[in-house]
Amino acid sequence: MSSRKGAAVLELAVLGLLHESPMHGYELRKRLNTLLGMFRAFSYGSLYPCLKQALGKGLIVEDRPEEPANVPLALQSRRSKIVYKLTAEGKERLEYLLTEAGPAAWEDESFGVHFAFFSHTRAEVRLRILEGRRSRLEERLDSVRAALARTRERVDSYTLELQNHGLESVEREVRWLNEVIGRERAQAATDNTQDKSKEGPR
Amino acid sequence: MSSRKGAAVLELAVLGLLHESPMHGYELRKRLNTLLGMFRAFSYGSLYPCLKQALGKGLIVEDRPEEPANVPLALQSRRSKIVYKLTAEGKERLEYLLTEAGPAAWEDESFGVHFAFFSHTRAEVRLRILEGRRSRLEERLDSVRAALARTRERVDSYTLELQNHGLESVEREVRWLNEVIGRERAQAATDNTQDKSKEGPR
DNA sequence: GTTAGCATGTAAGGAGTTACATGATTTT
DNA sequence: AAAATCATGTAACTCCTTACATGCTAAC
Repeated sequence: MSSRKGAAVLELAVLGLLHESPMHGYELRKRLNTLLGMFRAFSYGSLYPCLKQALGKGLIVEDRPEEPANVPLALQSRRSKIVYKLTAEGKERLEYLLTEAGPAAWEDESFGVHFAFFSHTRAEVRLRILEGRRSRLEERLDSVRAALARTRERVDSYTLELQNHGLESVEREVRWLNEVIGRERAQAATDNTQDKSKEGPR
Repeated sequence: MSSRKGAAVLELAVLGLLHESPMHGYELRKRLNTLLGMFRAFSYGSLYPCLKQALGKGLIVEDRPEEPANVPLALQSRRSKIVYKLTAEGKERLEYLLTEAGPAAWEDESFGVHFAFFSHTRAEVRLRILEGRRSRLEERLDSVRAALARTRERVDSYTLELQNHGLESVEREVRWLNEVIGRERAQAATDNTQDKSKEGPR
C-alpha cells in the first residue's frame, strides 16, 4: 500500500509543463487542455490531488506569494494563488518518465503526452516510442482487417461505415508516424556524421 | 437517486450485439473488439459483471445447453458455454438507449457504439446525434485554435506537430460527419416524398 | 499427456469524473 | 453591488483494468 504507482499520464503532463515555467493549478489546467485538447481533458478533481501528491513526493514546491509581514495573521487572505515549481527531484522524475520506452509510452492515453515533450527526450528513446506506437496501431489494423475479411456476409451498413472510418483514421495516423520517423532518422544520421567530426559528448 | 446510470457504453454494446444474435461471453467480447477495435477495447473483467448485471435486470436470459437427463448430476459438467439472449425488456432497454440523443450519445467514448447501431435508431435521432457530435468537435477545434493563436511565440516544434496532427484528425472527422449528415438528409428527403404517396406507417 | 486456446468468473484497485463547497478578483 | 471568472479543494462515485483462479476441449 505504500508505494503509489502514480497517475502516470497526468503526472507527466504536470511535471512537463512546470518544467517550462512555474504555474498555479488553474493555469496549469488550461495549458494542459490546450496541449492535449484534441486527445483528452482533465478536470480539477484530478489535477489538484495530483499536485498534492507530487508535493508530498517532493517533486514540486509551493511558492505562495509573500504576505507583507506587518499584516496580522488573522487578516491575511487564507487563500491565494499557489504557484508550483519543479524541484531537482521533480526534474529527475520527469526525465525518468520520459525515458520509459514501453507500452506505457505508446498506448492511446499516454502517447500524446509523451510526444508533446519529445524535445526533452533522447533521440533514441523517441524513435523507440514512435516505432512502438506504429506497431501497436498496425496490430490493431491487422486484427480488425482480418475480422472484417472473415465476416463478409453480415453487412450492416452503419457498422461497416464506422469500421472503415476507423481504419482510415488509423491508417492516416500510421502515415503520419512514418513521416515523423523518417524525419527522426534523417536527423539522427545528420547528428551522427556531425559527431564523427566533432567527437560526440555522450 | 434510485435509477442506476449503468455502464452505459458497454451495456449498449452488449445489448446491441445480442440483438443481432444470441452469443456467449467469450464470443461477445471478440465481436465487441472487432466492432469497436479502432476506438476501444473491453476486458472480461468488465464484460462478465456487465452480463451478470443485465441478467439481474432481466434484460437478457441464460440459455445453458441441455444436459442429457440420464447423466448423473455429479458427472454433469459444472461449467459450460452460457449463451445469452435478449429478452423483451432487453429490447425495450436497447431501444431506449438508442433514442437518447444527448451528450451521452456523442461524446468520444460513446459515439462509436451509438453509430454502430444506427440501423436500429430512428432517422431523426440519428441526425441529432450526428449534429451533436459535429458541434462537439467544432467546439474543440475552436478552443484549441484560439489557444494556438494566442501562444504564437512559444513554439516547441514537437508540441506544435502534435497539435497540428490533432487538429487535422478532428477536421477530418468533421468532414466525414458532414458527408454522413448529407447522406442522411438526402435519405430523409427521399423517405418523406415516398411517405406522401404511400402514407407512412407509424 | 501437455500445451494452446476456449470459456467463465472475482477481488482489488487505478485513473479519472461529477457535484459540491468555498473564497478572491475583475468586470459591468 | 452583482455577475462573471479566476482559483482551490474534497467526497463519493464510475467505469474499467489487472491479476488471479478455475475448468473444458482440441491439437500436437
